[in-house]
Amino acid sequence: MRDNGDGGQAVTLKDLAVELGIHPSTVSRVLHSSSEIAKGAASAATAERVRELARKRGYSPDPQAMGLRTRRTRLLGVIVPRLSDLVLATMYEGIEESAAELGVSTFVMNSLDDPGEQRRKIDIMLARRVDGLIIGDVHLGSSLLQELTARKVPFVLMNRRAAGYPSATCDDVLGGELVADHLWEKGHRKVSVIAGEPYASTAIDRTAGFVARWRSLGGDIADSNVVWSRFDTAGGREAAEKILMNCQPTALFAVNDFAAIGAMGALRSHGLTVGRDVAVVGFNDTSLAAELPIPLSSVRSPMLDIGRTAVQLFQRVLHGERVEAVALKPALCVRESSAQERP
Amino acid sequence: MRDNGDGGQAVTLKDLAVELGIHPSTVSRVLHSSSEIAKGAASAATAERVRELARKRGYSPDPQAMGLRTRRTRLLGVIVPRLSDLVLATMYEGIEESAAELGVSTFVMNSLDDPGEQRRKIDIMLARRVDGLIIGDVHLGSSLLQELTARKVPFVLMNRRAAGYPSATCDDVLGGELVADHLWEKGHRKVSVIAGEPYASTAIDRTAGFVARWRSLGGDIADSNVVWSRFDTAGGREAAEKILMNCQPTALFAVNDFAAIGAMGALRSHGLTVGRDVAVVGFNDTSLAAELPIPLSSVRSPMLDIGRTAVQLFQRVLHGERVEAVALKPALCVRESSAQERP
DNA sequence: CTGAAAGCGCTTACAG
DNA sequence: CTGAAAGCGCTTACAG
Repeated sequence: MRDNGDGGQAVTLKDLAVELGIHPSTVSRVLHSSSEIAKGAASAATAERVRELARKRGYSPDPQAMGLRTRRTRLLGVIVPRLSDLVLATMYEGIEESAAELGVSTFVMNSLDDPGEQRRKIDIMLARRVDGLIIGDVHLGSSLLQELTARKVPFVLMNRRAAGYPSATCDDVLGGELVADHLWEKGHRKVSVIAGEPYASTAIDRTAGFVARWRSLGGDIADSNVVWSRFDTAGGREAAEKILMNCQPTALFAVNDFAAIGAMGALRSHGLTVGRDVAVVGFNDTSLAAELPIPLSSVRSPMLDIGRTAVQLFQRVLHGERVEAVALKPALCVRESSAQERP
Repeated sequence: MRDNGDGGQAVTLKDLAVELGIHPSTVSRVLHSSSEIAKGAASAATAERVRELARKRGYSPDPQAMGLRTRRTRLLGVIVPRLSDLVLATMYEGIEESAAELGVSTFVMNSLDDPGEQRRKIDIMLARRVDGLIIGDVHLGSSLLQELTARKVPFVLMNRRAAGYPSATCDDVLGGELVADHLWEKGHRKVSVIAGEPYASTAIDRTAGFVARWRSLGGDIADSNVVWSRFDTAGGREAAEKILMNCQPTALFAVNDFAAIGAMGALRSHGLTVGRDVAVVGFNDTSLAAELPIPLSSVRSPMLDIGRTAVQLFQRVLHGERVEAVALKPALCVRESSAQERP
């Protein structure tokens, strides 16, 4: 931990100036001229003395004052459905890492996927004067993004995308296709999808990718075999129950690992053995998937990279660049829950 | 979302003053006098006009400017091992909720339980001029807390405690005792503990509570039956392997649900059925425990409340009060993994 | 009851 | 190359 000399007040620009017998503005200029060469800011000698003392005193500029002057806070607001969702927490780790490298600090808030809460949290962040937002919980068809654009708030989307806006996501369509290919190859012909929340692009794209590929392979899948659900374990369980009431598929694709785990529980309750009687594939490859009693096949999405990418994109948006949507490639991890060949 | 009139600059105190034809300081005074009565700040009439216009224009004070003037940022730094740990993420939800009510914004950062990273993240937060810290990753025997005290940085501990410092934690000793009582009653006599990281008070207290109670019940437990481990699934698996090489206990207490899940995997690999051959109990009752194929018994710790309490304690520390350690009561949830009576 | 001034810690044209 | 001034948006004694 850096010690700034005494245990109390931080040292200011003026303190340094006084000690050096020069004007504060000179100190400021030096500290801002890029590293070694103090081009035009001060003489090489002065610059050296300033930097030396700043280091010695552990000077760190007051962000409040800087922000007030420059109207840039280097604060970034991040809004997610909830941080206790492993997927979002991991993306946030990527954000934190990238932002820290840029000297940007991040606020995260949970919206619980509630539209009112989304607006409330965004208001709090704007009241804090963040330079912009990373939005991880956008709902399809919401007018929120248009409003933000009208208010000239810089932002990028993460995790979920929306047409026409910059975003960092997993290539969810591709993810769904990978699962379709895999199950088809294993010989499955009767499949169902636990599709997630219909307001989330992740759910829609994964499902659409799967269904389209399945049909192009010559497979058959009725709309009634696609069941929308919550993303959590309980949601997955309920969806699986609903599916089992209609028919008994040989394979289940859940667009989220937690939903998949819930589905596994339901199958077990029906006396079915996952991997033998029914194959199950999840999505995200959260750290748990591989560690379950019956290890879960899952599409690995590059969560950390999605977070990092969101920060990079945001910087470009802030600089006024035109930024498009970035979709990072996923990969399928096959495990016991779906490894078995269908006779 | 509140709209502040135009899509660009926020409205300032001066804007309001100009529009009302009064001095900015009067506006400021009114806006600070507690709600209805503007005692001494301005006439009732003026106060009313000010508040009315402030509302109409969607005025929100600039926190940068306020912070600069008052030397209080209403920013709170939170440091956790990692947010992708469900336990810490949930505590953070409690923090966010309580802090928002107080108009305080929070930064969270991950230290990954690395001492160097802890200091680095704390430095970043102090450079941001947070009013203080909530520390969720304190290591026993670290000198960090003494240094922070010397620097007069207000802070409270959360999740893990340290003697002599204010903290909000689960009553981990009690949690361990509850497990000992439960396993003893079920007729177990040969037990092992997957104890977690020895630098974390959570691990130490849960283990100590269990062992002390076990012995006071007349039970026998050798030190070699207490295996320290990482908190994650892989750590639990390794610890269980180590235990099974020595002996075969009839029950396993893991101080963390993830470690418990890893242990369940190891037992399964050895052909043992959890709940029938070996009982397993975890800690924290994360949302997964109840949803596992074999539902996991676990000590429910009040994670949300721990987060909320940490914020309350912090406020009191900030006001200069003397604050002690608060330990919230846990409760044991018995499930299939340990429900069976030992013959 | 209200105004006027000073100042929090910084940056940034503008002179010289 | 360096100084001096103005100002970002607020608060807070101090007058009157």
